[in-house]
Amino acid sequence: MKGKSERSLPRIAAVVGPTASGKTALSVDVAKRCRGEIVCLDSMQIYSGMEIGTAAPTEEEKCGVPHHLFGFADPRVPFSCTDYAALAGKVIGEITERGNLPILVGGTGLYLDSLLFGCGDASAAPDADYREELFSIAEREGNEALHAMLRKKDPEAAEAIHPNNVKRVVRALEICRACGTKSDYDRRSRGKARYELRGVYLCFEDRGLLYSRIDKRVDAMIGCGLADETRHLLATGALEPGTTASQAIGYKELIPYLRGEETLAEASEKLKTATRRYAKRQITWFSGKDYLTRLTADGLGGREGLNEAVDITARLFSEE
RNA sequence: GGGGGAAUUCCCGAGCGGCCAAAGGGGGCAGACUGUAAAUCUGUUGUCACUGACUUCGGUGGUCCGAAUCCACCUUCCCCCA
Repeated sequence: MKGKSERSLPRIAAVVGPTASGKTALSVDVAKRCRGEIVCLDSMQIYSGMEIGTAAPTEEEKCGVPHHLFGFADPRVPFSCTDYAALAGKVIGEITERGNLPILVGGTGLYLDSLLFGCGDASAAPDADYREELFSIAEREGNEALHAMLRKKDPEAAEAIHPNNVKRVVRALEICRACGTKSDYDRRSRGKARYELRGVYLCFEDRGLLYSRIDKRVDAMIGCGLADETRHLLATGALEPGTTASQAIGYKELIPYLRGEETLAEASEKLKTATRRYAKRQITWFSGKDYLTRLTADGLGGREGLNEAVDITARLFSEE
C-alpha cells in the first residue's frame, strides 16, 4: 500500500499519428526490440471484414509480433470508446502479466484518452429512444431549440457545445437526464491517468509528404480489392445507415462507383480527399496532447529513417 | 456557311446598373472534441499600411455620376440549322 507514486501505475506505450504516417511498420520493429505486444488503438481496425479499407496490418506486416484487438468485432454492432477502454484495459493487463510491453498503435485519439483517463461511467449509458426523440426535436424545431433545452439544464455544457453540433447536444442532454449535468459528469469522470504512458506522435514537417503517402495508400487499397471488400460489406448489411462500417472512410466513397454513377478514378479522388481531411483532424487532435512525444515521420519511408525512428522510440519506451 | 448561348474569385456556381471583394457548395487552411470519433461540429479563405485603401468577374474600347451587370469589337468554348 505504500509508495503510491507514479511508479505503481502499469506502463504502456503508444504509437499514434495520422493515417498513413507509418505507424504499423514502426511499431512492429519497436515491439521486436522491446518485448512488445501490439494493441489496436483504432476505431475501425477492430472490425472484421474491413481489413483492406482500414489498412489493418497483414500477417506479413505483423512479422510474428502478437497483435490484439484487431478484426474481432462485427461492423454492424455498435462499439464505443467505453467498450474499447474496458477491452483494452483487460488485454493490457494480460500483456503486462506476461512481462511484455503493451504498445497501443492506431489513430483514434479519443480511444487513447478514454483508456488513459477514463471515459464516463455506467450512470449515463446511451438511451436510443431518448436520442431519437431529441434528434426529432432538432429536426422539427431547429438546432437552436434543442440547444436551448441544454442551456436550461446545463449552461456550462451549452456554452461549450455549438448548437449545430446536434450529436453532442443530444449526448449532453442524455447525460443530464441520466445523472444531473454533463459538466458534473465530466468533472467526476475525468480521472487521473491510469497508466504511465510513453507515447510517440508521428508528425510531418512536410505535410505534402503525408498527403502523397495517403494517395499511394489509397491506390494500393483499390489495387488490393477495396471494391470487392465494399461489395461484401454491402451484401452483409454492414453498410446500412447507422452501422460503423458505413462511417468508415473507404466504403462510402466507393458506393457511387459500384452503382455505376461514378468512375473509379472519381471515387478514388474523393477517397483521397476524405482521407486527407481525416488526417488533418487527427493532426489537430494529437498535436494538442502534451503527454505525447513528437517524432518526425518524414523519413519513415526509407530504411534509414525507419531505423532511426525505431531507435528513438525503443529508447523512449524502455528507459526508466 | 447561317443562327443561338456562354466566359465570375483555387474549382463548381449565383449575381444581371449602385446595398458586390461578389450568395451557396466544394476544396484549402486553422480549430473543437469525455459512450456514433475514419464520426460530429466551428472559424477562415483577393491584397495591403486592414472600422480604411487598393486590384478583381475572358480581352480591348465605350455609355453612365456609377458597370461583374448595358453597347461595340476581339478571343475562346458550347449548342442548333446547313
